[in-house]
Amino acid sequence: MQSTKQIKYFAIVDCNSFYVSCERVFNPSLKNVPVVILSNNDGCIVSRSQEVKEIGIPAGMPLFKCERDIKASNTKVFSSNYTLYADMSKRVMDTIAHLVPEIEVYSIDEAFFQVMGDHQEIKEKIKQVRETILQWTGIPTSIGVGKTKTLAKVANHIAKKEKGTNGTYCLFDNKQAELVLRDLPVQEVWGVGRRIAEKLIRRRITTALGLAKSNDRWIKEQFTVVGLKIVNELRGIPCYDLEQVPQPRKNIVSSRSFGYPVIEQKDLEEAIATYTARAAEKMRKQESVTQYIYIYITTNRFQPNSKQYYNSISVKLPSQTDYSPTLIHYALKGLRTIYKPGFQYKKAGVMLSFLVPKPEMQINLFDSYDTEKQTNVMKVFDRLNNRYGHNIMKVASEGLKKGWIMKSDYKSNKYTTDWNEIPVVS
DNA sequence: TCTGGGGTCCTAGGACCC
DNA sequence: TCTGGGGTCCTAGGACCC
Repeated sequence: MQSTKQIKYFAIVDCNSFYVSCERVFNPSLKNVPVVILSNNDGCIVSRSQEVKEIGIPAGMPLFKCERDIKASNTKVFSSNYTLYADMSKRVMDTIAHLVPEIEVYSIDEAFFQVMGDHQEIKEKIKQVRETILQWTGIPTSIGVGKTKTLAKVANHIAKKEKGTNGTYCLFDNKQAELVLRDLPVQEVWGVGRRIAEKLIRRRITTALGLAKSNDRWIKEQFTVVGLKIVNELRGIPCYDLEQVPQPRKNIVSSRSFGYPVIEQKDLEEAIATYTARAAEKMRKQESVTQYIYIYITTNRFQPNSKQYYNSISVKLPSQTDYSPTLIHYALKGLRTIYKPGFQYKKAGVMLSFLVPKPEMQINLFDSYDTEKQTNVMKVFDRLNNRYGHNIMKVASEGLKKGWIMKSDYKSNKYTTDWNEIPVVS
């Protein structure tokens, strides 16, 4: 019998408790014990091991609110170590890219790819991907397969939750999908957040299947074309393709909470200069320039009893640039117009927006700066920082003391990216 | 005492024009 | 007394994701 046209399926690889898994690779004593990773500034819990999930500590919980449970369960606590996680992520993605022809890196711990063939071949392929990642990087993953990205996500959810799946699950046909969607709470569907879930549940649409069978017109009215795409994806009609080439960012943000309340203008200036430098570096990396810089400062909104102040300003530069000193100059100018003394500032941020690719840069003929020279200066600057670690090269206004810098009290080593912190075998 | 950071997309509604 | 309507552009804000 002639085989029908082969269907292309989407697969998604999702690293299990990614940050926790990264720590475990280099610290085997963390295996099988409860572990959490904290957000920047040691504020919230952003990654939990399976043991912690079972204790019932929810994702995103502020550390101070669950300190008692953490102690009682003897949970190990770590600050975020993004240098390590980014490097491990790259290893995982390189491994996948080695095994499949096309890959879309979706986030630090997720990637989509496409698979074709008969069901058995597909099952074997994803099993191979999973095992190779584990072997080459030490990171456990779950892989889901479906006719659309959304169904692949659903399958991944099953692979993670159901015992006996060995970390992989495929939703090949609609009938099988129906059975699974019937048991899936609607808020678990990719793209259905809190607000949409509330609205749906009010209409007695509580499962993914219910959503898949909803009336198109009503969905579009309520949730726009975005909602309609979710519904169609659940029905097995692809609305999203694999995006292999990452699009350059249109905005780049750098912001941080402070480890301690900041009062002095000088300290805020240091912070804003530092964040601007960081954002500018990211911008140069994707070869864009900007003419707009947006900055904001805010007090601690979680302390309603102390005096609150929030302000922001968007500054237009005389011309497009990627030159850090110029960007910092205007960022600080903006800061001076919004800074008010007498407040305890908790957070500040910088956003470079309306980025355009550098080759499309409009040269301002009346601009007296020498752009080529500036470009070369920044190239050397970035190269040194890349090779010798960040903060080797800095613009003077970034300051050296940084008394405001965020908390990071439980940090592990940069095992894979710093010779001084490489693991030692004894 | 202690609550993260970095993105995207979509639309309603105002401003403005003819 | 009668007081249009359609199109476009822009932006703020809402919703989502990891």
